[in-house]
Formats: sequence, structure tokens, C-alpha cells
Amino acid sequence: MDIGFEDGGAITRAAVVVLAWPGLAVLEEVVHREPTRFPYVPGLLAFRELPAALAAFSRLSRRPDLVMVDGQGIAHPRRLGIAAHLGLWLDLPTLGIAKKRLCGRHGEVPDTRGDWTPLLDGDEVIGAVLRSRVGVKPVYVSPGHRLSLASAVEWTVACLGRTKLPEPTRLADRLASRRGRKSGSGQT
DNA sequence: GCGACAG
DNA sequence: ATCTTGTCGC
Repeated sequence: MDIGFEDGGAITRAAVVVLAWPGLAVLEEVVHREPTRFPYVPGLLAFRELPAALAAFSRLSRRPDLVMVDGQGIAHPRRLGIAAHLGLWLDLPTLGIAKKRLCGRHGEVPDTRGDWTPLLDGDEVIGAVLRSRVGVKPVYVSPGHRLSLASAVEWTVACLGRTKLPEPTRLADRLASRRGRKSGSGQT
């Protein structure tokens, strides 16, 4: 799942792409658009993007087994990033894959694809800074709801293609930001 | 008071 | 997030 915006932010666009396991074949895609009604405030991303995301999920003809979200899971000041928040509402296992750090600190990231270093907030491990692709900025992985950090990292690595972002998030990203095309929902 | 700050 | 041309590298 990922969110995009249109008209300079006036319209929020939620995209959900369902993939099969194993194989990662695309099974279904849904796009939901609605007026944006909350500003971007670091730490309060869910208030801005969750409404549209939930609407998109309600249009799904299937109930996913695991949800990957573009954003933080528990790697959040109050351990409630958008991935964790979405998991609570959907009552499904979720994990977050962010392209930037919101909070926490970490050492150098290994250069080997698949390797990672913990993201720490004091003594607490809140996520993993993973090298998803050599020579590219790492991604921030953190459990959202109902799964461990180890599992979050495993699923992320298992879904990696040749790009920085794992397939689920990469496809949702493309669908959420791609302009034109007919809006609404659809199946494949 | 001065930075930091997911998307 | 979004806008936006060219450019470097595999």
C-alpha cells in the first residue's frame, strides 16, 4: 500500500496492490481518490493518509495475509507509524518500509545486499536499516502489527527484485503516483 | 532557543 | 509527497 497526491496535495490517492506468494504475481489492484483533509505533520502521517488507505482496502475483493506499507511501522516516536496504525484498523499483520528515517539512530549499514544494522531508540531496537540494493540508500524496515522485526526483514528480503524497494511497495508506489489512467478500482 | 522531521 | 532537464552508469 502507498499514498500519492494530485493537484498539489488537494487530492489523496491510495493504491493497494495484492501479490501472490510465492511468485509475486499481481492478483489485484485498487486505487481510491478523495479530498485531502489533514496536513503533513511528521509523526502524524496516519491522520493524513489512513482514511484513504482504509477506503482502498474496503474495495478489495480479497483479504491479504500480510500488508507492506510505504512508511514506518513501530519506528516512530510513540511506536505507531502508519504501518502499525493500519494494522490495528485492519487487524492484519503489517510491516513498514520507509525510504527515510523518522527517529532512532544507527551505525554504518553493511554494503552487502540483504544485510542490515539495527535502528535504535536508546536501548530499544525499533527497526532495521537494510541494504536492499548495493550502492543505493538503504531502506528502513520495522514491524507494524503482529509480526517480529526478524519476520519483517525476512519478508522484505524475500520480496526484493532488482530495485531498492521490495516489489509490493514498488508497485503500489508506481500506481499511487502514476498520473492519467482511469481512476477507481479494478482487478487483474 | 536551535535542529530534526515517514510521506 | 510533488515539481522538473539533463546526466551518469549499468
